[in-house]
Amino acid sequence: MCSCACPGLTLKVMEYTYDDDLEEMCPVCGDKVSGYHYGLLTCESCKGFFKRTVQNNKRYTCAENQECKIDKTQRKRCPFCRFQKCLSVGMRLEAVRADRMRGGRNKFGPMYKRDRALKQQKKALIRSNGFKLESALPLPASPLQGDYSSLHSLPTISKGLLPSTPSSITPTDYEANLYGPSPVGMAVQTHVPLSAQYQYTAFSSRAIKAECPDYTSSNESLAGYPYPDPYPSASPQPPSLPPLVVELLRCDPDEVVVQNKIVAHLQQEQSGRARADKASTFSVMCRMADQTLFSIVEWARSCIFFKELRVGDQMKLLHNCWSELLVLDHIFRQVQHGQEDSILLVTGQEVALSFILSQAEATLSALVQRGQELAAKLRLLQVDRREIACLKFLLLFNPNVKLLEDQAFVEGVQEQVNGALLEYTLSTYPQFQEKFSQLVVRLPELRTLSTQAEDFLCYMHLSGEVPCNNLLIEMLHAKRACV
DNA sequence: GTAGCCTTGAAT
DNA sequence: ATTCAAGGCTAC
Repeated sequence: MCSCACPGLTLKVMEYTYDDDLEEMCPVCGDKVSGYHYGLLTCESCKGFFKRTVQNNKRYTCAENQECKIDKTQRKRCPFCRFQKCLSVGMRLEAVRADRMRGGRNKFGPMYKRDRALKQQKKALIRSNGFKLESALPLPASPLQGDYSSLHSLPTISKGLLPSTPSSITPTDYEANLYGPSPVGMAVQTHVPLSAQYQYTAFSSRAIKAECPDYTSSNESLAGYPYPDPYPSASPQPPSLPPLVVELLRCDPDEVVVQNKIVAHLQQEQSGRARADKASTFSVMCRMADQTLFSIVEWARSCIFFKELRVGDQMKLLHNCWSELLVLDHIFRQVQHGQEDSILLVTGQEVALSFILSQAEATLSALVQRGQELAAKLRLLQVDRREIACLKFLLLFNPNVKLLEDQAFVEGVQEQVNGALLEYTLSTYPQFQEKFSQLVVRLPELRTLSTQAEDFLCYMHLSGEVPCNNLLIEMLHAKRACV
């Protein structure tokens, strides 16, 4: 039985989820918000940009790696990435009117109203709850807004992590209840922010679709409404992302937020330690992996599809794939890092590969090297974050996991995500037809690697080298007990 | 092409 | 009558 002991997991992970705080900032570029536009609060310029792009059926390409940072000063530089970001933060194509009718209201009206109400509640909550925050918070860029990719800006390579790290980790969970029942406890079900986008209800073949606008009364609306493919030339924009891909991407937490959180946690652990008592490098790595695992579990729990599952199934799926997700996380970080001769840690620290290989014992060195090889392959494939988002779901929703209550659902998700990934790769990289299969064949390699890593961890654990109270170990036991 | 300001008009 | 998110206009 697998209903085994995972008390740490069940409790700790439920504590809170990230959330945006009161934003005055455009989620796309950080400029000042001018109102609700196309589904959410954005600035005037991104509103205009989104409108022009959709109305004129614009096609952009990215000169870089489709990961350009979009902020107020640089937003003009790469329209491709800007538009991607518009979509990924939730701007709605359907809100751009095909008939160009002016004025009036659309069906998003009530949604905006609800959102406003929620924001009010949130403010009230903070006012009543938050004295300790107000004084203590240097207010870092808020989690959701904080930009995408200033990954390399954090800690430098110093022994103890910096003292000056902006504490973007609020010790509270005041934001937790904003959009629904409190996440404390098992039954978290609703988290329906503005982005309650799509209705993935049934999994019958084509469950995923953009919702149809219901401009029922207006007669002009017959013109060309249902958006996806407005004008004669059907093919949408920067190869329009499959909605599911957009949705999966939206589940990804901001890297910087995760990084800050982990850094802060490790710092705290460190400071709680007697100063003579120096932790071994290996145990620091374990703690780091442990914290990463926490954020992965947290990610999963807030993910579309996953949160629909019963907790029992959630556990089974996570027990099955935690190490794979951890390894993938590590590997994709190396892909983005782009340096073959060093490793980028989740904390933002960079460690020379030669140093690791000289310090670590043979097994670990081999693992690290295999990780580097896999990273190199993925780099060669130019895997992007959307594809990684899909791969994570493919790992998580593994239909081979036994004794699931809702096997069919898991299979359905697997199938849908596979389809979305295929569609995405074909439309975004039409010159590279085999990209999908090239990506998917990496999964077994990844699994092998993660199994080896688990074995190694198990071995280290038995030798007493792994810190206790470790989620890694909990997962390890759970998995071995189940399978 | 961008972005600030203007006009429009259904919903309230 | 008022609101406010859509589209339009236009100097840059």
